[in-house]
Amino acid sequence: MSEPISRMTMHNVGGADGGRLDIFLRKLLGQCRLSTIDQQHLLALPFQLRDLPAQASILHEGDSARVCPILLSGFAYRYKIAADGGRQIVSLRIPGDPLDFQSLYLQTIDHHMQALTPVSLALVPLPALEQLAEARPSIARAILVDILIEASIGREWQLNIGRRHALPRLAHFLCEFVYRMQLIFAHSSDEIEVPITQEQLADILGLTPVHVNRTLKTIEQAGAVVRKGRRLYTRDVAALAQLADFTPLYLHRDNAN
Amino acid sequence: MSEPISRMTMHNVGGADGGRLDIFLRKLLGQCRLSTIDQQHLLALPFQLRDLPAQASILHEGDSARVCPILLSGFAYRYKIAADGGRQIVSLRIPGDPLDFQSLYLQTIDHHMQALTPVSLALVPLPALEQLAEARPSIARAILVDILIEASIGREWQLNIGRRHALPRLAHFLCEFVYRMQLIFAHSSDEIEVPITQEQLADILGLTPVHVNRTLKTIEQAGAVVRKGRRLYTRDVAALAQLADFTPLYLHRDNAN
DNA sequence: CGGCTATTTGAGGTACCTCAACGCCCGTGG
DNA sequence: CCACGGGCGTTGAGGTACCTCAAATAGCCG
Repeated sequence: MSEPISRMTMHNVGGADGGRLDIFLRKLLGQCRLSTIDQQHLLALPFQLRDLPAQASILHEGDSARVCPILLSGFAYRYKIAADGGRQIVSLRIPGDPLDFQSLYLQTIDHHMQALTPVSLALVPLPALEQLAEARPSIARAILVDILIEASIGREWQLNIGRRHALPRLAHFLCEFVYRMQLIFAHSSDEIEVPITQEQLADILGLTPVHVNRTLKTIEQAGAVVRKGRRLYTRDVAALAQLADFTPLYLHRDNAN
Repeated sequence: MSEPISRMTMHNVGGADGGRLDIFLRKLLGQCRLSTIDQQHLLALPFQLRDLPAQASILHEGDSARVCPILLSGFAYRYKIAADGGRQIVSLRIPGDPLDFQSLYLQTIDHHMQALTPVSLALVPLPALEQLAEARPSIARAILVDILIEASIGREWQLNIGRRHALPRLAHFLCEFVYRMQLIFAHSSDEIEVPITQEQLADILGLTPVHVNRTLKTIEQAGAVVRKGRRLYTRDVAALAQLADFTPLYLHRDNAN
């Protein structure tokens, strides 16, 4: 486990390498319109680059944040822990996603966040982001839209966990994963690697690893998914969608238009 | 079922009776600071008063909103429906709560909303709210904070549904209900009526009504809750909290300071 | 090759579900 | 005021989806 982000010293801050934020900008543009000037401002944000290994802690419940991490590459997840030690992953973040807009407006972090894979983060100082949001209402709006879409996904997960059986539940998650990946990487292939262990899938879905394993086998037999060695790949998104009762309305992709 | 809100004609708009919005202001003040001027602006918002019976539809998935309903009295809930007809309630709103800030920023509503009890709503035209949020950043901030806290509650519900057994799950929800009610009504009694049927509780918790019934009996035997006739009352919040593994951090009550 | 971790499989258990019947509360109308 | 009806709550019995525990296998990294 590496040094907590909140205790890192900021240095080398500066927007000289704004090209790295490109994926972040693309992500926002997939959710709302931004003028050319807004885009330039976003790319000019100061940040410090930070690489972390898989499993590294990114946010800790109870802390106060000083920077807003943006996920340039790799995957991360929010999670909460119950008294009996049970873990629930409440949100999965993929490349381009901002990881903690919430701390712009709330004092205390109410959940944990961890790197799922090795990640690189752009750490944007909160004051810089605050000033930009205040100066440019359309950027404040873009922040809000991202917050709202993540919340909408959270509601769909509530439905998924509360009211779908293991098979459609797993298929629904995989389907959402493919949709979101296709949106940010702008490719249309059905075959995407899902870099998530079965234990982590279990914590996303409110199941046990053992049951995820058995359910995965069923989905593979249906041809919707393939496993090679330890790796999981989606294969047939239409089949997944049908198993899953999947409707992408809640991803709000229409909002970009 | 009454006429959908989206087709209602607006008339009698005007802030002459801003005192009705008092509870809404109190709600916001419990979540963030607002200057006297901000408060005056909020109370001066134009709105149309609208009373609806229990079960009335307030928001419909797929629609676009023209007004932002604010809950002056009564209770309402957001819900989603799975393909097999299963219903999951994803959010409970209590007096003072705004019901659809999301539509200020997203075009399409991704869930349904219904009155749990008879409700009275203040229907604020979206343009009025938009202008106010643009003119006064601190009010935009108050809106954001409310959105974020509801999202935080949603994450706690994910943990609740995914990783807690029926008894702590039910106790946790009841505990949260009492806390939130005490906050808006500023009373400290443990005894609060919970105006929610067992079927609705089941849809909040991802259980069946039958199992809610049996679990409720257990919680009553533990003395944490009382039932009189068809009505459910909380009795001992400390006992509930202990059954539930309840920590109120996620309600972000510290944010008002 | 050795050792760690993730996956896989089996067997048995249980928390919760399903179906069905019954009873009680409460609003309604006679 | 009582009779009626409908909805909600209650209880029982049986079923099942998922869990727990445990051990074996397989992939992966040094």
